Formats: sequence, structure tokens, C-alpha cells
Amino acid sequence: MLPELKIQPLRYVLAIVDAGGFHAAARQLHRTQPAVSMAVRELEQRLGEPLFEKGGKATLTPFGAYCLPRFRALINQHDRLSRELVAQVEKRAGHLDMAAVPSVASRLMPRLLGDFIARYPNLRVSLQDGNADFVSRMVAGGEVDLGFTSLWQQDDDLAFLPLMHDAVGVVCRDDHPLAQRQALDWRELQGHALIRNGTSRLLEGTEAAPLLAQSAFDISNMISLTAMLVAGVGITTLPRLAFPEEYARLRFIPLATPYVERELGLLRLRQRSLSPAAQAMEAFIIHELNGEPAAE
Amino acid sequence: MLPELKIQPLRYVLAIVDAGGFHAAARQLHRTQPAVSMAVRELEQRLGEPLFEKGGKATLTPFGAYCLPRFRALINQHDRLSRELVAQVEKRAGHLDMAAVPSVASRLMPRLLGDFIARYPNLRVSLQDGNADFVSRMVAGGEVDLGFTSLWQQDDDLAFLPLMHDAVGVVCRDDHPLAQRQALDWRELQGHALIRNGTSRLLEGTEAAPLLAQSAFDISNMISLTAMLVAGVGITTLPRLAFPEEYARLRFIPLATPYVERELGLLRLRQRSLSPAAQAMEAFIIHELNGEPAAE
DNA sequence: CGAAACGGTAAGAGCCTCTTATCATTTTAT
DNA sequence: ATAAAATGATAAGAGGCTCTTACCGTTTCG
Repeated sequence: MLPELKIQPLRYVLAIVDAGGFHAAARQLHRTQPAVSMAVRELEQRLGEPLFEKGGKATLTPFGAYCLPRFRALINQHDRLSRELVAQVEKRAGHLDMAAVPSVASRLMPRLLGDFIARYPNLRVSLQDGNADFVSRMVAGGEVDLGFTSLWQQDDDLAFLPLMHDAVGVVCRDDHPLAQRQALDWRELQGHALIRNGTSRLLEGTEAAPLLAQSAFDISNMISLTAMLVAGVGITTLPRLAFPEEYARLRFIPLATPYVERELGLLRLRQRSLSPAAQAMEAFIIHELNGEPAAE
Repeated sequence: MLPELKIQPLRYVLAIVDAGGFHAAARQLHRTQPAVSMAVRELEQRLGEPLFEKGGKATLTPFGAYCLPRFRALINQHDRLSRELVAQVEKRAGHLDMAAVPSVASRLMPRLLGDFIARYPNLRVSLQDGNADFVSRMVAGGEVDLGFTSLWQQDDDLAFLPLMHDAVGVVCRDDHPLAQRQALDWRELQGHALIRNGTSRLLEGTEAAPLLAQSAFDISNMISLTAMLVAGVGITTLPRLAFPEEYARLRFIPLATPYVERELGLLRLRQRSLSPAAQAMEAFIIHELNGEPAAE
């Protein structure tokens, strides 16, 4: 019914007009003159109306003149689109959404993001933080491209790529009896006021589990937690990375027995592939955290 | 450098998405499924990024989802353009500019234009009138597509297509001594006050030429001329078509000796071809004025 | 568990587009 | 004025692109 216009012959027409002839156009198009002539003739037949006058000269017919700006508009939109898509693929444009647990967001992401945008200056990154459950829900719901979190629970739709280990330790104020120790056994914590937090569940299923039962508080907010630690209300357990180093009076003592660690890594939807920008981020993070990706 | 996107594969992508699968899309496109698969794969390779997820299902990748509306936009512009150009060619859209001498404009064009727009309801026509010199200058300058005029002077750039003959006669008031005659010899006009007008030059080169010398007035404006004729100031010569029939007191008597006529016809640029709308008008006028075109 | 539907792959036919070679006509230069 | 150069058109053939037919492996659904 309606004719299918190919981009290339339209380009030929433009070239003929602005080069002022079929030969000149062919030269600038890296084609031979018959190729140009034939393509134009084919286009004219398809439209049912000549674009160029017959008499030897490369002059537009009125119909050709009418077509010219419209051809140019279509070609421009084509080229704009083509350029835009290539930019996306080559990571020179685009955006990605991430989510990370607070410790990662505050301790790892600043440097990573800084280096990332230095490498890909035109990519836009949006980062949200929340607990591991929040992160995995954001990933599972497709609201973010990537999550940087600890493994929360198995989910067949999610792929978790472990990148680093983060050992749990005890956090207390510098005047606490345990503050000067280099390592601790969980039994030494018995009798001390223990404040639970969101990461305390890491102790579940370990020999230190009984500690959880004895704790009087459960504080999920990090600001509140540190305030209570600084106030000397009690001690808590935290993974190393979650330990707020900027508080001078707080100490981190590794828990030697049992040795408990969380695994931090990248979380993504197993089914859906990543946008080019998200691919760049994934590869960048894997590379930066010195690593071949662990077996998935 | 930048990849050349062909319209067809983009259409395939759209069809796959809204038909919900490769097979269904192939059916609706009147293609086989491998054709669709291969075209999509080719497009993906050209872009350097998959559009559909690999796992059996016809699901868009994030990149594919990004592309989809843009593909649709490009296709829409293509189809809009294609439709528009076809409409032009098929005379369902477009416009044309004409010029005609006043007699043609007022006596022939009203009916012609009426019938023309009945036949081509969506074409826009603009008509200007002026003397033969004006008309030929408009045509020669490309300011109008067609002129309807009498042959003014030969011009190699202009093509004149004769369509009708218009015999010259004498115009006088109904109480003039010659008013009841059926035909006249030029010699009978001698001694009568003759008013020249723009068409009087038709007598030049004929045996009636001496009449021109004896005329006291030269009135080019038709309104003024008729006013003077009605006032009985004198008589004039006019081609039949230029005779203002709406003036009850004026009479037209054919000039039998010499028989003088002007040739009315279509004037156009010989080099430039006509726009589709102008082609329609030319063909329409030729057809309406009952004729095979006389030899050009 | 078999049948149907899904998408992918391989081989070949046919068409489309390009190149080479040639021509007729017009323009330019001597 | 005539030779030389440049213009666009045309014909034949090579090569590439895009289809179709035929087939495979996997998943989905009675």
C-alpha cells in the first residue's frame, strides 16, 4: 500500500542536490555514478513521480523540491536516533539506578561512584540505601538495576555475585572493659548489655546465638545505635564495614569465636539483562573490588 | 561509523512486542518466523546490544525497552511522510498557483475551478489575473505553475499550448449606427470614434491596422473602458470572450474582414516540470476544453 | 508423557544494489 | 570550430542481503 522509503536513497537525493550533480554526489558518497542514478530512479518509480528534471541537468522538479526538506527531516531523525542508541551502547549516555545497604552506600560507594563517573562522565547514577531486605525488594521489583548488599535469602529470580567478606565484631565505647582486646570469644560478652541491630541476625545459627536472647534493645537506626553506644548504654555487634569509624570513642574488636561474616556482593535480576549503563557499573565494581567474580 | 537503521526490522521489533512473540509477529507481517528472527538478530548485531532476552521468551531487554518508543517514533515519521508524498502524487493534497488574463479569469475560470475542486476536493488553487504580459512574467519567473493567456510573444523558456480561438469583434452601444449589424468590414469603422485597449494590438499587422492610428483613446482598464462605451464616447474592438456580456446596452459585432483572432491557451515553463497538483490542473483544463492538445 | 508452540540454525533461492563498461549529449577549452 | 572533458543514462554481471524451506532443541500444556 504505502511505499517503504529506505534511508539510503534519500541520502543520495540530498547529496545530489548539495553536490550539484550525480557524479559529484557519487564521489562524496563513495559510490559510483550509476549506483546513484539507479537508486534515484528506483525511488522515483516507487513514489510515482520524478524528483529530478529529465533534461541532463541535476535539477529538482517542483515535487522534488517539495520532498527535499521532508527527506532531510526523516534522515535527521534517523541519524539522531542512531547516534543516541550507539551512545547508550557505548556508555556515553544513559542512567542507572542502584540500591545498597547503608554500610556499603556510605563506606564503599563514595569512592566507587567518584571513580565511576570519572570513567563514564556522561552516565547518570541514582543510589538509594536501605536494609538488605529493602535492597533485594528493589532489585526484585525492577525498581533498580543493581543492588549492593549482603545475601539476604535465596531467590531464584535473583542472581547474587559475592564480592567481599565482612567479618562481624563487637563495638563498644573506649572505656568499656573489653575495649582494649584484640579479639573476643562470644562467651566473654555474656553479662554485658548487648544492643541488637539489623545485622545481629548474622549470629543466628551460630554458637553465639544465645547472646541474642539476652539483649534488651533492638535498634535498627544507625544514628540511634551509635548514640546509645557513645552514651555507654551497652555494646553491639556489627560487621567491620558497618562500624562507624568517625566516632572517636568507639572501638571495634573482631569476634574470633565464632568467626561470623557476611558476604557482600551485587544483586541483580537473573532473567532480565542489564542496561548498558548498568553493565558498565557491574563490570566496574567487579573490577574495582579486585576481582574475578567468584563463582556465581 | 553510525549504523544505518532500516525501517523494516524496526517494524519487526514492534510487531514482536505487540503480537507477543516471534511466531505471531511473523504471521501478522506475512513473513516466516526465521525471517523475523534473523532480521532482529541482524539489528541487534548492528546496534551491538540485544533487544530481546535470550531465554526462549520474547521479552525486551532494558535496552530494548529503551529503543521501543524511539523505533516507533521513527517509523511513525516515516509512514507519515510516505503517506503525505503519496497524497501529493495522487492529487489528494497539494496546491497550485495560476495566473490568467482577466477575460479568462472571469469568464472561463469560475466554472473550471468549480468543477476542478469538485474533482479534487483537497487541492488548493490560487488564481491571479493580469494582462498577458503579467501572466507570462509570472510563469517565466516561476511565481505561478500555470498561466492561461493569449500568446504574447515567443519565449524559448515557455511552452504555450493553444486551447481555443477567440475572434475579435467590435463593441458599441445599442444605439450606435452599427449596432444591428451581424458582421463588419474594417472599412466600415473608419470615421467612428475608436477607443483602443490592451487587446487592440491584435489588429497590428492586419489590414485593419490603419484603424489604430485614428483612435483617440487608449484605455487599459476594463471598468473604465466599459464605462466609456456605455457613455457612448466611442466604440472599441475586443475578443469575444473579453466582451462584457453583463452590460445590457453593449453590442458585440464580429469583425468579418479581416478575420482576427487571438489564441488562448496554457502557458508553462518548458524546462521545469509541473507539480502533481499543477499536472492535474493542466490535464483537467485540456480535457474540459474538449480537446486533444493541439500540437505544441 | 506426548503434542503443540516456542525460538534458533542451516542451506539455498531470489532480489536488490553495487561495479564495470559503454553510450549519447552537453559543456568547455584550445 | 573542433577536440576534450564532463554530464547522466543504460546493460550486464558480481555479490550481498533477505527471504523460504526444513530441521533442531526446549518449554508448556493437556
